[in-house]
Amino acid sequence: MSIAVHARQNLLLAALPSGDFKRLLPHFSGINMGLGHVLYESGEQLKCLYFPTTMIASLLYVTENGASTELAVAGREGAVGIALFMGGNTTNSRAIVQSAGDAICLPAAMMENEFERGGPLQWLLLRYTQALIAQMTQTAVCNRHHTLEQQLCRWLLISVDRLNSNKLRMTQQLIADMLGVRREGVTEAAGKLQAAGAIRYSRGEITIVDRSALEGYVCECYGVVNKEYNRLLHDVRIPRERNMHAARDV
Amino acid sequence: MSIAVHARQNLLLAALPSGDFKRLLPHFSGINMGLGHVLYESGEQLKCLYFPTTMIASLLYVTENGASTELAVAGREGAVGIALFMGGNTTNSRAIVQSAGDAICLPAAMMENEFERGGPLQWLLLRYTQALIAQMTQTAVCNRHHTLEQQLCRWLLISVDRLNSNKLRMTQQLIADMLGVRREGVTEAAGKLQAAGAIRYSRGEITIVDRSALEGYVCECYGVVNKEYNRLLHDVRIPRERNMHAARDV
DNA sequence: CCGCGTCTGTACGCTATCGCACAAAGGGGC
DNA sequence: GCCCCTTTGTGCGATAGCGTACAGACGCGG
Repeated sequence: MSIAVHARQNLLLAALPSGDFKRLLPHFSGINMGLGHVLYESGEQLKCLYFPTTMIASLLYVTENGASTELAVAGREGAVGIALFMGGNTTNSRAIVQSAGDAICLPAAMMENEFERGGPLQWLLLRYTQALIAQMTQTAVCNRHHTLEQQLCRWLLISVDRLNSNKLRMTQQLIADMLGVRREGVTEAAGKLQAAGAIRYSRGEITIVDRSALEGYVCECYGVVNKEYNRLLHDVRIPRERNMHAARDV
Repeated sequence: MSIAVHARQNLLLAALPSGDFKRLLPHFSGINMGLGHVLYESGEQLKCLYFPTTMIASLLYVTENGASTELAVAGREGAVGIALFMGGNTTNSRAIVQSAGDAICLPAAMMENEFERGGPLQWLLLRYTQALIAQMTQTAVCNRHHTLEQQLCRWLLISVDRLNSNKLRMTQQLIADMLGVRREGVTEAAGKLQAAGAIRYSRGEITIVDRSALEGYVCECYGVVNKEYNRLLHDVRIPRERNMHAARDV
């Protein structure tokens, strides 16, 4: 697959007018990353902005005593490393690969140049950032008010939404680390969901067998975030008249 | 007090080079807002960007069943209504006045124009947004892992940091709503802090009598966010050589 | 200075989650 | 086919925070 075709699998890049896309194209490189690969570490200077195509990344915060919390998830609808264009160049969080796959990497210098043009890429990235903020704040709300089972449903739905498959490769221990809860808690909640026929899993592979059942158990947070993503990004292919034109061909 | 002097009390506006500041000045209006005043409602089109000077605002999310969660606090170090320049024009959250005082209001149209120039204001606002994201994500972490007492300490410290006084006008019920916990829980935690000699309060007025004691009880979240604010905004007065010069006089 | 509304304190049972300990079940490598 | 390591299941007691109920304390308005 050509890198151009590969890059267009990312929804933000797919929304770029062809002029902008062509200008960036020579600077793209495709990379494949396995589960657990660290995209960037807390406090580390970011080297490039990642545009996931088939992989999913998880943004995590790890406390002093080693407990972790997932802040947000990013897949092909977005980008990883927003601190690059927000001006901070680094964050407190860590980004790791939650589901193995490919991504496009755009080096920091090139990205900053393009961002400062003030054109479509800037506009897309800022909108995406607002959507990401919505996801992060909803994580805060969910952590405060909702049960482990609800949060597990949310997590599962968010994850499968970013995959083509209905199977997740993920042990309960890893899920627990993401949610910042005990592994046993996940076992229990997952057991209920399995008993209810919503999911099925065995040794690191979870299958969503009844998606609508999950949607029945999930808290409002899932829907709220989804709605916000749709509102902010549904028109990424038909952006502001002013300076953007939809263009898929390259 | 002239509006120029008033506006410079906000740290972001204070960091603007005088050329940019002068261009914006005619569009500023000062407003005074009492406790509980709603700056914007969830889903509402924002009309202007607020730059608090003496007031403090609280960003809240309210769930379907009425439970609330504070996502972040903004005072004179920042701005309220970031969705305006991020491209969404509205958010899921609500912003209310947590401590009465003044703010500068910059109408949406003018703000967008200025932002799209790509100059100092854009740069400042994006950096501030990243700091705000750090605060929001730390709220998520704190909600997950830390005790009510730690969170109360964090909340108190964050609040007094944004005031000149060591007194907060705030009932325990309101604090409970902010933190998204029971009022009784706040009573209990506050009781402990009072017994420890850290705070004193009576009927809606809390006095921080021993700040360092509070800092002893607070979780890491407070320090982490503070550090990030300092890193991202300490140099707001000595910004990028490229296009900004420090200028306080007007 | 009396009364009522607001604010704060306290008590008790309940539930979700934690922390820990250990058992059972797969599955890959030899 | 057997072994061992990873993954999942289960069963405790402990605890933080919830829901509810009610009592005391303060202070403002009449």
